[in-house]
Amino acid sequence: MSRRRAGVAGRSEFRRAVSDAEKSQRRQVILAAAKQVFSSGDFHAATMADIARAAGVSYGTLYWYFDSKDELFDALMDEQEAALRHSIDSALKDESVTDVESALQSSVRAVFDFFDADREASKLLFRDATAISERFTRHLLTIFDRFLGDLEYAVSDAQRKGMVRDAPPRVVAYAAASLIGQLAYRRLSTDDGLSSAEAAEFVVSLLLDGLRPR
Amino acid sequence: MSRRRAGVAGRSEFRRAVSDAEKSQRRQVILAAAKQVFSSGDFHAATMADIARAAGVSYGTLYWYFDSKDELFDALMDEQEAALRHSIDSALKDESVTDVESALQSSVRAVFDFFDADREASKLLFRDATAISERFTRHLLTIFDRFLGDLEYAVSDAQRKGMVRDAPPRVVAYAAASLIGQLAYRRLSTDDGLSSAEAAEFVVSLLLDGLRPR
Amino acid sequence: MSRRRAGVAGRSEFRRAVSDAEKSQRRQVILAAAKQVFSSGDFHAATMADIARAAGVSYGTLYWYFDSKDELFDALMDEQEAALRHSIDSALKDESVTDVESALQSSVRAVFDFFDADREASKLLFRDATAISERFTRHLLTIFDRFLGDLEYAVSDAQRKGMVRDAPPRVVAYAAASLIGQLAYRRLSTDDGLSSAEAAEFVVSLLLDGLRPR
Amino acid sequence: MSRRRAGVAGRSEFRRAVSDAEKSQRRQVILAAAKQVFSSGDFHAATMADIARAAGVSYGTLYWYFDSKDELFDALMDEQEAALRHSIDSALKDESVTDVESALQSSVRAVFDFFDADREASKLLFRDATAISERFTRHLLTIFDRFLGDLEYAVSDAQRKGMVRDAPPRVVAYAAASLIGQLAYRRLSTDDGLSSAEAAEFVVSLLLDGLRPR
DNA sequence: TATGAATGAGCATTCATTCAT
DNA sequence: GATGAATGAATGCTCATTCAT
Repeated sequence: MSRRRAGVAGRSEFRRAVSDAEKSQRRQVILAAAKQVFSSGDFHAATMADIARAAGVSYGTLYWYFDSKDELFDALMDEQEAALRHSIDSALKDESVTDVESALQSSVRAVFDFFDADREASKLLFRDATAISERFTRHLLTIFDRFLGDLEYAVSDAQRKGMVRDAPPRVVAYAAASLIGQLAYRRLSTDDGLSSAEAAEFVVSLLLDGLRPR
Repeated sequence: MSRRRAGVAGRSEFRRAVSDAEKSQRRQVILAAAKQVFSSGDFHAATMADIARAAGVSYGTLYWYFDSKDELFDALMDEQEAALRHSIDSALKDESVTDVESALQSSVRAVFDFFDADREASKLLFRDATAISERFTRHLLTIFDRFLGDLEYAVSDAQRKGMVRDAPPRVVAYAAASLIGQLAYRRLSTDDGLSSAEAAEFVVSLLLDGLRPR
Repeated sequence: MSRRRAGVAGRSEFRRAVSDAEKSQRRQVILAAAKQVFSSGDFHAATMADIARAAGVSYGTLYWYFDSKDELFDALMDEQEAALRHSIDSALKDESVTDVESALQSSVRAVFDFFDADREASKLLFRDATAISERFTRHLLTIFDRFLGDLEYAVSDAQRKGMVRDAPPRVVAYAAASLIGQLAYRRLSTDDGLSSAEAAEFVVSLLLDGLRPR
Repeated sequence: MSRRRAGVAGRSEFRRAVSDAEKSQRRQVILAAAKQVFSSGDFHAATMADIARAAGVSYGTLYWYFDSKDELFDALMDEQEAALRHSIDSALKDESVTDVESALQSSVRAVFDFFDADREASKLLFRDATAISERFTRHLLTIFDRFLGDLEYAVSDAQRKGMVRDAPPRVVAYAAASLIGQLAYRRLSTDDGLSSAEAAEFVVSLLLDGLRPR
């Protein structure tokens, strides 16, 4: 955000009726409205008119901030990804994270917490974007792939440390990501009676030790 | 509701311009065309005109066999589910299936084989229907739920036999279904170098014994 | 109706699976179905499929008996007109008809009775046909004009006999026809508590003596 | 419901791409075009494309001003009714109206003049709306009923004043309305050689004194 | 004769995007 | 910067009519 507003009043930018801060804020308002509209129904059902109405701006204004519906959707998705990443990163910085297993558990719990707290986000990342069009499928896959890359790296690392048995790291990472994602999604519609910590523990124990009784 | 009801019930059917076999066959042609069109893009992108063109029939003919785009899509989804079920059921009747573990492995392999052989089906069952509309999301969930129910039953059974440790059967079933489904879907876009048998073995070993080296 | 059926059985018309009488009867069945369908809703809402269904025949059969929907409608209208005419003619042959006034009264009553007894007919003649298309409007006007001609002749005659004051006969006839027709139509939706005879008497007294108290 | 509600209520209206006057004017242009198109054919024959073309606006613009074809038609009918009412009300305010008889005569003449001057209006009010659909039939009947109510009130009043003999006021009103309406309509297609004043006089004399010579 | 499957032009409506003000 | 009126291509669905069997 620019600080130019802090400068001398009456500067030469008199042609700009709205400050950068206000612009940025309005952009956020639109994104928030879009998030709400997109997440309640399918992508096609959400019209630009709906979004404008929800945001309290006119049709035309939408196009001042975003070049198209596609771009608006892309921006929204990027924002959600960043928020999820931020959640996970924060969790990993916690002092309770001491080894691979506790790191995995913290991450999974962060994912669960994130979607528990923001159901709209989950609809966007899990449901709406999945089949809307080639374009959004690709965007979603890109996001998923980035997480997958991180996980794959972590799996390889764990294998080096002897915590995970020998298996193609990418397949393992994919399996883990699927499990975590689907269960996070499931939490939204079904109440297992499990807290996010308990659910995370289950996932980790399933991944590490399987279902067979010892 | 089909238009065919327009015919006169109770009237003799001593003559018919087109035999039942021909009608049924043409219905299949339309479904096949719809499958192809729906699976290469989302529900909205697939127009009735596209489907008619792909099927080599006229626009109106579509509406002789199906009352609406929705109904056509529903019929298609039902057909795909039935085919997948048939695959799994056949696999379970194989003589090599002797216990819970081999049953699980055979089923998973059947799923992998099914989608390996029919990529369009996978797009329909995994991708397209998910975000189309409330209605189709519900249809898809119903299908998924049916498989889930079967799996849950199997899990409970395995728990009784001491093959699976104590855990909420439905959550376990959901985890297993997610894993199997997502990996089946992944096979289509990525070549792991794993045969369906090898992949199935990996899934089963992951589910039963986890990733931790013994 | 042809009498050929009365001839020797086994005649050379063996290619005709259905006798003339049966054909004629089926035609009537179709017309009756069309009458019902047309009179319950507007012309455009009534589809050929509806009529076929109501008649218990197939689409194609309709076109065996009538060349088009328009022609079917025309035939139906002609039939209704003939029936109404027949009613009036019968009434005029009654022995109670002795002069112009009693003739008028009998006619009006016949009209009222006709529509009282056949509400579907009234919908066809008064409502449905009125605005369907240029074509049907013209047909309707033709029918109305024929009645108008008869009335005009009667008015002129009455004027010659000194029963009706001097005024353009056609305008008078039109006024009378409008009054009779509209009141006949009104009887269908509103119950005045007037019998057809009483209502006819009111119309005649209004036409002849007006509303002003003597 | 109009799309205009899509705008943001409560937001300042300090600027407007198009003035209210321009909007209102364009709405009138569309209504005028619709009147012309609807009155030259039935409701179904008049397509939105026809109306757009006649109005010189694009297809979508129609929907900016009216939410549907139905709503457009309703608005048109309401406008016509208001105009006719205005005509009659003006006539009744004329100083030549001194008693019931002159009031009746002025009203009838106003009706004749109105339709003489606007043949499209007459087609809408007398013909087109009648058979379009349940919905429009109802709209038309409502309009007719309002006039009927006014007339009935006038008839009762005249009866109290001894100007009209004893008879059910509603039936009398219906008869009068029918006569006036039908003759107004007739004037459009046939030239009697009667001015609106002469025709009105005939109608009033017929209604009050009947056809029988004194 | 009768059937009903097949045809395809035609219609109301939606909605992303543009642009004059 | 902001507005909202205007645009018009695109879509699902209907239905009178034809015709092979």
